[in-house]
Amino acid sequence: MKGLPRHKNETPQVRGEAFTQLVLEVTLAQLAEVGYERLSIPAVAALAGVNKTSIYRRWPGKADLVRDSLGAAMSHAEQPADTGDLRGDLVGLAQSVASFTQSHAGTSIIRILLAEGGNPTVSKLAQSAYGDTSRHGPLEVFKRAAARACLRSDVDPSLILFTIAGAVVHRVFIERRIATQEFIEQVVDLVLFGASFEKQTAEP
Amino acid sequence: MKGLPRHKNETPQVRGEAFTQLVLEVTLAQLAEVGYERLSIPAVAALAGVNKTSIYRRWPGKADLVRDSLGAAMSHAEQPADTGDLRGDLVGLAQSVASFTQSHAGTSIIRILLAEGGNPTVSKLAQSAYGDTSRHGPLEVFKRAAARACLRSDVDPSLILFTIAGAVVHRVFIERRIATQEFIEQVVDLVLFGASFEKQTAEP
DNA sequence: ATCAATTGCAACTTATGGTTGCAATGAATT
DNA sequence: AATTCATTGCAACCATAAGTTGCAATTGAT
Repeated sequence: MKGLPRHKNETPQVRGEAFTQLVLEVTLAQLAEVGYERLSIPAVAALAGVNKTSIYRRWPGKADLVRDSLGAAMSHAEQPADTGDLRGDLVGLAQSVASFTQSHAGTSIIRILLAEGGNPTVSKLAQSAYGDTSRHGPLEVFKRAAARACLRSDVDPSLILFTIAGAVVHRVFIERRIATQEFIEQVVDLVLFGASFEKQTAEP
Repeated sequence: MKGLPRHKNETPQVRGEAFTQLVLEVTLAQLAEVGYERLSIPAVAALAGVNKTSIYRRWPGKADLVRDSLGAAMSHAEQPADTGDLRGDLVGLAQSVASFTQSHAGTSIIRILLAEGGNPTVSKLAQSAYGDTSRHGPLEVFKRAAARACLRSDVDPSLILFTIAGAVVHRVFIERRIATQEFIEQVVDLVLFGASFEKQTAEP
């Protein structure tokens, strides 16, 4: 049998731009939940209440769909603020790293970077997306700090940034704990003032 | 046609314990190379020059094979040494973290932890394996340091450890660069002495 | 009301993971 | 040396899921 007419129209079809947005949204969520490898277009279609054929018609393959999905998500990136002192700036920076890491887009990108080293296409995109996020604001923060001369000149700024980011990633992905405000401040203080005894306390 | 006798025996069959070891080895390598999701038993069989049926007869499924593979690999873990001072100990610790992170077993375990949060069986094993590695030596290091009173008492030792580990993981998996000796020492110095200006230099 | 574009649908193809029955191998035992 | 028997190899098969195709149905625009 083929195409018997519907009894009554329940809800109108999603099509056009709304269709695209819906699919990209569901893709991002799935990406964060099951990772790139286990992401399947038929599954996305089912979750979006959409037919898989339509998805295949818009995006040639999984990589393209993921690319667009991550690309769209990266538009809504937030920028860390200027709080006046280095510690405040770094805390803000760490917070933005943490919120990114724990967002759908961040989870997906980091997962891809860590797990899908193989696929060059997706890996490249993820790397650039992550790179963008981790280079926009930070530069300013360290420039300001350097101008105020409160940063050791023999320490590479990117090392500071990456160490903080690494601590957050470790916390979220390996320990599987939430990156709380307390944790973030502890990390920043550790990186700023060190763990060794020969220094003053971290309190402002 | 079925079972025409071999012309001449090229190389003898691998069987018994040797078979097991070979398969576990190839599995570990594959695990590190393509990750858990893309790991396929037929592929392992082909790479090992072995028939997939034989693998299926020994291990019920992929998870079991991976479990044994990781389990066998974890036996050869190394312990960081006692160098006398905290910085030396931490460098040694960071080195062991780095070499673990860059080993086949470490790569695989971290990948599983990061990407395969789903599978509870494998995830649990990976977590415990990682936990073991990151808790044996470290405790001693920090006990010694505390005894020598060269460590701030308000800093959580595990935070120090995890921050170092996080930096290494970030370096290896996200930046995709090698964790060189220079990098390791920079991280340790950063965590020990801090990046802020109010303190003395890190030189011994 | 008609038309063109878009989506839905169902059937098909293909690739791959996993299973099964039986032949071949090889090491131990006699 | 011959026999035995657990282990491995092999080929054919099954099941599942990704991806494709042709056509009907829907929707918004003219």
